[in-house]
Amino acid sequence: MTVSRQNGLTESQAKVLKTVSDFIAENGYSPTAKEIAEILNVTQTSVFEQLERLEKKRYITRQKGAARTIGILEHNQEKAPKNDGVKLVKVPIIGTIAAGAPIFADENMEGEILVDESNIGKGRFFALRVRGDSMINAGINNGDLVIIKRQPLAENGDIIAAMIENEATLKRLSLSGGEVFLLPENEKYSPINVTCREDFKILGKMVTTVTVL
Amino acid sequence: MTVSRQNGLTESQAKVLKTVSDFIAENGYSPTAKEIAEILNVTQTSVFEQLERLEKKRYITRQKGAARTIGILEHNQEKAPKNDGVKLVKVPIIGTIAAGAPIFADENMEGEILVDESNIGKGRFFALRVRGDSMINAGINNGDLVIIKRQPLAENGDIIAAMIENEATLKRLSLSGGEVFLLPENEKYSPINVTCREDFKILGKMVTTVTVL
DNA sequence: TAAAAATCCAAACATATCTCTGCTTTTTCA
DNA sequence: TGAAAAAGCAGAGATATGTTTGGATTTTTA
Repeated sequence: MTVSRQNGLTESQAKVLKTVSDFIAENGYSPTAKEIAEILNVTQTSVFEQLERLEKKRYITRQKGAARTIGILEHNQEKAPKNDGVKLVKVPIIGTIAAGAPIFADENMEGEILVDESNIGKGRFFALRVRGDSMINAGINNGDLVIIKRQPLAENGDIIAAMIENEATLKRLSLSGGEVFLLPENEKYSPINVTCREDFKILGKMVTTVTVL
Repeated sequence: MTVSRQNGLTESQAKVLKTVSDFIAENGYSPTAKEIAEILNVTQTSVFEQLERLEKKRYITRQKGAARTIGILEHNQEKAPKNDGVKLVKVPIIGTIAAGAPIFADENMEGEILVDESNIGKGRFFALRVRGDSMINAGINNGDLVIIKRQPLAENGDIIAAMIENEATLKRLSLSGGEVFLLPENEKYSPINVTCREDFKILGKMVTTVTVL
């Protein structure tokens, strides 16, 4: 097979770089060589070598001997895709929120939706269909699709998808004075205090909604 | 001594949180417990306990067993200082750039300058006096002060302070196709190719200049 | 003021993680 | 086509790093 190059990188190097980049976008910290190796199904040693090459070519930085210190140097890569200014990204629709637990497996996909990347930025996304009216004051109605960026962290005021009591729910996050609340955007419902709930987990942050007619 | 609380955190907890936050702002990845311990002059174990508390109070997130995976959850902390909308930050002036190596020690400080935080954001900063005319086209003149945010990474097009041949220099960074150049902003001077220079190191990124009369 | 919580420590422990060695196979390119 | 570069592997070494244990001391709070 011919190894094609892009931006001075070989296919394999580009794959490692993209894996690192995606991982950081999703988790907020860099992957270990082993984690990259598992994702790409190669050995840790092999990844280590690729990282060395990427560092030599100045696509990344690392700290010798320190874990998870890969930093990505932004080249003038494939920014501005030049087609017609719009880059569409496929986002899988994986379930209904405020109903049972959505499952992050491809076989459970309801379908896909195309979203303009400029609306959502980089990262890994999924879409959920909203059931109920608990977020009606935020302009999110029954039947809408919400696009969620997978991330384990969110900020005060973000609308997030979260698991609680094994259910997925869409709420506004409120952090103050060490207390954590999930706020519905509808007076009919009450805030949920999740400060000390072990079963609470943030799935991601809502980045946009798509109203389906 | 009385332990005062802010935002539901004890003084000691707040100190650890701030250390983590500063570290991430400066390095782009989170510190280890040991690194925090060294900065605060306590033991690793002690820091570990503080991190547990901060996690319980949901000020941070961590991944069990994994290195450098602290993430900061932004509370509605001391944002908006409410005095008169302007928050001034002290930035040390630590030398002259394009002259000998500037030294990052307090005893070598020339002085301090106050900068509005809204102009420079969060992070750790220092200021350098510019000598020479190599960046004249970027509006940076002989004698100006440049405010540099300490960071080991920079993006294509950023104006950076960097060490090369044991000298500090201010140049525009150019990354393309695996090649790295430092570009002066003055036709009189030539780009420097630093692609394979071991002695090249980014000190930080210029965030603003202050013209001194 | 006594119990509870917070802070701190030294010393291990367990393992996550980076790095090295030596070797094979595939791809590139002069 | 033959040497060089790239990609890959298994296995081990070295250490960085999270975690546990068992305390001591101080501060907070009911």
